[in-house]
Amino acid sequence: MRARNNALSSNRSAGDHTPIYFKLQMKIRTQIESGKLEPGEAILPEKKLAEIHGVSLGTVRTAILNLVSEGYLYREQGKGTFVSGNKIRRENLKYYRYLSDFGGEEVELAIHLLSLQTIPCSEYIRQHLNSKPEENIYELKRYFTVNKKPGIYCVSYLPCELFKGLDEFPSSRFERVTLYNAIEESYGIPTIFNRELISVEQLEGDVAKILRVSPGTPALRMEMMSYTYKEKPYEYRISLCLTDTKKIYREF
Amino acid sequence: MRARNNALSSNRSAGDHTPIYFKLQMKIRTQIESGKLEPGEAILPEKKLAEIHGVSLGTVRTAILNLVSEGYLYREQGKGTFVSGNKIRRENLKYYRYLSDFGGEEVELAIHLLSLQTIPCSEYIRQHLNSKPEENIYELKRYFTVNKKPGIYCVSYLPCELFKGLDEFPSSRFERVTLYNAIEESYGIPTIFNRELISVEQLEGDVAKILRVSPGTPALRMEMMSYTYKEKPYEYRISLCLTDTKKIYREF
DNA sequence: GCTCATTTGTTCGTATGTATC
DNA sequence: TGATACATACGAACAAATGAG
Repeated sequence: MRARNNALSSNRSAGDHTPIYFKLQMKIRTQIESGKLEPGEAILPEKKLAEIHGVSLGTVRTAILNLVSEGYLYREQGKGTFVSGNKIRRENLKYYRYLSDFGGEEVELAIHLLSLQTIPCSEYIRQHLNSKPEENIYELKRYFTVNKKPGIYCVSYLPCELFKGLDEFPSSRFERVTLYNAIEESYGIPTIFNRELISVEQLEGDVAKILRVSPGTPALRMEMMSYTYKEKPYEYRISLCLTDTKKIYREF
Repeated sequence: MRARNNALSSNRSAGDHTPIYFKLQMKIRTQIESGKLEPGEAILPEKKLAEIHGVSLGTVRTAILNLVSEGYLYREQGKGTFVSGNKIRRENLKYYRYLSDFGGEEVELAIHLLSLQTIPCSEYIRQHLNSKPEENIYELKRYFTVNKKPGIYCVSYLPCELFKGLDEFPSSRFERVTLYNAIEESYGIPTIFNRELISVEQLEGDVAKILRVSPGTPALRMEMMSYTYKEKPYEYRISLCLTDTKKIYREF
């Protein structure tokens, strides 16, 4: 005999018309978001979930398949169903690239660390990151070389509470992998969506020096907010890009 | 007795391990792409499809649900399953907007037609639109005012064969609706995906005059390719945007 | 290399609920 | 009110991939 009238299938008669598969879906999603289920970890097999919750295999399947299409899970036949990290999600998400034209050649991008420090952040940045006044912020400055020549200057703001110990990483780490990979590997924070503002800015002072152009050179300015579960912002980034030879490419 | 061993379920024994739902999915997709099924039109109900193809309801359901998540179809309970036009697809797709900051106020955008003519197009544009030398191209020039002030200059290239009679539209039409809406309403061409290149350009000549800035003013240059079914390009567009007060906003 | 248990993938069938016209 | 169509849920069977022994 299987268990009936449990948390998922109860209340159906009492006017609760939420589908069972949806309740299960949300239950698993919450476990992932709370960190109870970690990226890479296998969830219970369909059969077990069906037994435990006292529902049919098909219902479990619907819940899981929905979470797969939302990017929370991925499945491998014969192996199991696993919690997605960024790597999986990112297959759907379109990266930026740096090209000279549609279908142009790929360039060699290299990352260079300029500085990483904890700062008492401004009200403006605090508002963007939705953080409290007493919370500190990491300020990460980097620049990217494009075919050995400086092309992008980039400042990221990250809440300290989300990225504890980020400043203890060896600096080489920031130059070997993208920030997204570092964030995924070390903190398991997946990117759900981004918002961006694009404009044109004339470079001045240090930025112009680092990118080796004369002051007043116009550049592409991209402000980007990255959000994880529950619309929580985890990064505010400002990138300044030279686009005289290469352009920013994206698909969507 | 239902029909068995038909086009979909045959060949299973002969080493064809393509799932039945996938064959049906492709069959419907082809009908949409070929125009046999038009946007807005209802497809046959699940039950009929199951009968006709001699498969179970669940199999039909899988095929349809996949096409829904791919954007080809949308469903309405109690009404039916319909072929998507742009409007439906676009609910998922993120539009560009023009804002002063994240969460800033919406602006008033107005479209103004500058010219629409058939041109013997250059090799460069022909390559982008994947068109043959003998095919003509429409060149559509417009500019957008942002809160009454000129902000965006925009040139679109569209293959004449895809948009027959575009030049016979009243010019007011191009000023009332977006190009996407006009294209959808009149030609039923859905946008599957876009590619873009972003860079910075200094405005000169006519463009500077139309946007009422002095020559040499830096502006955002966005080149965009729009593709419909089977990766067929249907528009190549170059937009030049002033971003001194407002910025280009997008979610993804 | 083979067998076997496990797990997901596909397909079938059926029943009932809910929305639309 | 009834007919139609999609939505949810159940159960069952077999196929295909994986990994352990």
